[in-house]
Amino acid sequence: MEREARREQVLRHAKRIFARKGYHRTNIADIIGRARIARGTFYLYFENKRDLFEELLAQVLDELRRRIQRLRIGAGEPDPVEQLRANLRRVLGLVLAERELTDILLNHATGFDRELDGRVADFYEKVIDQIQRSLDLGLEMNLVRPCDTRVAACCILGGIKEVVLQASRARRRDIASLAEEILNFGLRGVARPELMAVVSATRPTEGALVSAD
Amino acid sequence: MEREARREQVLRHAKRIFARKGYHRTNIADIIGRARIARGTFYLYFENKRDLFEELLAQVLDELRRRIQRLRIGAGEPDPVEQLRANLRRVLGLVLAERELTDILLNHATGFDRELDGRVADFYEKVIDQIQRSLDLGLEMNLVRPCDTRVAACCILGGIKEVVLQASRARRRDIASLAEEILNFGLRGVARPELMAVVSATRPTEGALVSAD
Amino acid sequence: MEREARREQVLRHAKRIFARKGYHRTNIADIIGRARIARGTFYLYFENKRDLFEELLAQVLDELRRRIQRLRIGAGEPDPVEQLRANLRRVLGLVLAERELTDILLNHATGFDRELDGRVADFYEKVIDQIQRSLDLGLEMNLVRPCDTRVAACCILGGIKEVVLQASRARRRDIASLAEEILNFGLRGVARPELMAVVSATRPTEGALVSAD
Amino acid sequence: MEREARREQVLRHAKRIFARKGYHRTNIADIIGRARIARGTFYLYFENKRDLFEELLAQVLDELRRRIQRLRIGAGEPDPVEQLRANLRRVLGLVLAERELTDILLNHATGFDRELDGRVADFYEKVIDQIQRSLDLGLEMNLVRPCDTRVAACCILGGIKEVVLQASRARRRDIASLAEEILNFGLRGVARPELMAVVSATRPTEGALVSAD
DNA sequence: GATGAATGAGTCTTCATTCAT
DNA sequence: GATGAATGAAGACTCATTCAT
Repeated sequence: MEREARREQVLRHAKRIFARKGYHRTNIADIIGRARIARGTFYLYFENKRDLFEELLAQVLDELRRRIQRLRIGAGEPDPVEQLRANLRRVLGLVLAERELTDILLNHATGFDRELDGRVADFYEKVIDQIQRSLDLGLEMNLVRPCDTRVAACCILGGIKEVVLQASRARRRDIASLAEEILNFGLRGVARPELMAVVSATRPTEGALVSAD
Repeated sequence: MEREARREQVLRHAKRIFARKGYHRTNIADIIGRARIARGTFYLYFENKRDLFEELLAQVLDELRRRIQRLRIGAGEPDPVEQLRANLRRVLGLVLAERELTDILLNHATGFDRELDGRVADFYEKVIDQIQRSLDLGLEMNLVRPCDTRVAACCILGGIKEVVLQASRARRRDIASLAEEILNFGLRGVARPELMAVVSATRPTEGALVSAD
Repeated sequence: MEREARREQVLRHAKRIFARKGYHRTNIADIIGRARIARGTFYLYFENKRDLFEELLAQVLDELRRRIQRLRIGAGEPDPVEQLRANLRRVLGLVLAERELTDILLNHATGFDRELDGRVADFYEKVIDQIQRSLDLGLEMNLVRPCDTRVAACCILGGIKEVVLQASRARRRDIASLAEEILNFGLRGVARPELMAVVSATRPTEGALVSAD
Repeated sequence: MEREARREQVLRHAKRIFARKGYHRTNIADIIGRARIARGTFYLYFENKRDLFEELLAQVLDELRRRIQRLRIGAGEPDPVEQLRANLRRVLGLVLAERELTDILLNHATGFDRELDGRVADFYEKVIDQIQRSLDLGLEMNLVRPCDTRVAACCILGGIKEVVLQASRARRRDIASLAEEILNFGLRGVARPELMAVVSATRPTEGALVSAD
């Protein structure tokens, strides 16, 4: 476990540098300089720069996957909107707390390697798929207006990404209100208009919120 | 003009390669090989690799700026929704026609250089500003529901970016329907619900379309 | 051909260094320092250090193969002993003239790479095979005494190698006499004793010699 | 003595690896992995990698020196040919039993270090000197035909080396017959032809053999 | 004594850029 | 203007050796 701790430590430093300079402009010297380890030590813990980055990327994607929970519909389950809200808050919570991760994922996680590029693309595609399935379900349940649910799903994901990007830049930390705005925008974007009055009425109960961390 | 033509030709080749492999994985050998010019010749036309990319990026951004027209409100101006639709179609038209540009802008135009990164960020920020100003105006005119117009603007831009990204990947070319979906989603996201019935009724008149090129 | 000349030049310098320091202790810096070319230039002409060495090795082996001619037996062909003498002189001629090659082949051409090691081993094995076949023929013709021709072939090749090694060290250049001594030793080693009186009588006629270069 | 045993054990493992991969391709990790000791422990027993190899080399050379006994001529001494035969068998016995040693000595013991290279060269030179002195003596005694005894000595040593090399590769273990073939070849190579009839008659008496270990 | 994590000098290799022809 | 051979700075990676525990 000692070993894991060391790795983690290097990863933490590397994360910061990758975020600041991007993958390509970051070199091993930067990383070992910041982590205060010798060149050889780096290679004791990571196969190479790519390997390190890969792990970092996996960490973010895994954590994001963990925070994006599938909508559960049925008796005894929380209100779907509440579930969406919780997902959104959890994601914003992670991503605004760890600005480095956001930067890496939204600004730098592209253009090194067909494989890593693909891994990110896959992640987003999976998320879009998930959103789309929810929309399709909503369509069946007559909650969602008729539309190209694929495109709508893209609009939703894209919106979240851009908000995160800009909020991260502006160092906004008001997760709850950001989530609310996105939710409002997204729901209205897809919901049958006649239903929106109801939703607008539902102000989130603070007690019902899933903690964002 | 001979010189300009030569440059343009190299740019065209380079664009394709940058799109496929990204900035860092593309090397001068790739470019001159494809453009069938000698190594030294390259430097006759471009200061360096970065300069070439910068120009390419400028081209895209300029063309996009040209296609995104400020909303004109007043007597004799077309319906604002129609103007939005036209903007959207022009942008989608460019970006789906030139997949290379999309790839460069959305996948590779990030992470080399604080300056170029900044230039892209600036572009998007300007677009967001512009959207936000429109929303603010709409708010005054009581067309837009009360909301954080900054966040809403982000949602709109982000949605467009993501749709473009996914549509480009899926090789969708149905610009009109994509534009309609985005428009519908975005308008509903921000409009006062009671207005949406009206908009839904407004099917775009083909004759009203601004050509996408 | 310009290119070939440059390669050849680098090869010449590298040969000298490899001979002096061996493959492993020689680094690219040594080679480019001696050849007075830049680091990058080296890689313009050779894929890497191994590639360069491989070529050098191929040169020696090819030249040796060229100088070792198969014994031709039949009417109108020179006396077999004369042919052996000529082969031997040609080999000694090369190998004592180019001390670097000798050193590389006998002292350093081993222990880098299973493949290159194998290439040298193959060469020697082929030579042994060739000698053995000659001996087998001699056996049939009743010129060679009954013996394990494989072992005898090894003795002959080994003898030549060791003479070359020592002669090269002692900077002996008396190719003709060295060849004569080896020939005498080898022939007696395998010939039916009763035939040796005849051979001893055959002093090589200078005019009959194949030039050693 | 505990210490000596440990050393010896590491040497044994290292010998095998050096034989297989050669000096340069063998790294400390290989050795300690095989010997199942820690990295630091290695340096408790050996100054460094070179030191270990040096010792291994010294072992082989010492053992060979022990097995090559000076010819004793005089009343009460065994027949000189018998002494040669015994020497040869002892050497072949060692070298074919321990293929690793052969490989190290004939294939890898060259090309790292001027000093170690020199040590091997010295060994061979001493052997050649010794053979040459015997030949010179034989010349005086009119047993050896007039020849360049230096070259003849090289031929003899070289022959032995090559036979060992090839026999080791072919995994031949028939020491007695190999020795006989070499002996026959070598003796005929240098003996006055008229004497060879006698030698040919002398079949080795099994009882006269010196054990090969 | 034993351990194995840490070290950093040493090398190879790439590639954007220059410059003599 | 065009060429492409030459350049060398930059950076990745290895591995023998050390040293704190």
